[in-house]
Amino acid sequence: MNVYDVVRLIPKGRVTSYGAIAKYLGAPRSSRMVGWAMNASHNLTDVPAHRVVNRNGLLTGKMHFSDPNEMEDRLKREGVEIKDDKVLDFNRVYWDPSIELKV
DNA sequence: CCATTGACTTAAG
DNA sequence: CCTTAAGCCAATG
Repeated sequence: MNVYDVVRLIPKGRVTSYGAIAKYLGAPRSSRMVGWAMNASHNLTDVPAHRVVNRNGLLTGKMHFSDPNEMEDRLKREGVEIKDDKVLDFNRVYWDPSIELKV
């Protein structure tokens, strides 16, 4: 199991945080590495990096997309409301793998 | 090998 | 959820 696998498992219209993924992978303190790993995920096509935001629901990585607007646009298309580069009603759309994917 | 940097998190105010 | 400070881990210079 790696970062990309978890990201791929994120349901449509839901988002999660780097820390949550890191935690699920057994490295709760390696949230930055998750983000770093995502940076390398540009080569992969089926990795919905736009569904991964920081713990505040802020679209921190939007600028790393080919087009920054694409991230929030995709999320909006999935039913996630975005305002000021942040996910509205975050606690509702938040999808924690360590809970939802719980063994 | 040491220093800097970063798609981050947590704690305290 | 806003701000500031400190911690973390890996890649890069």
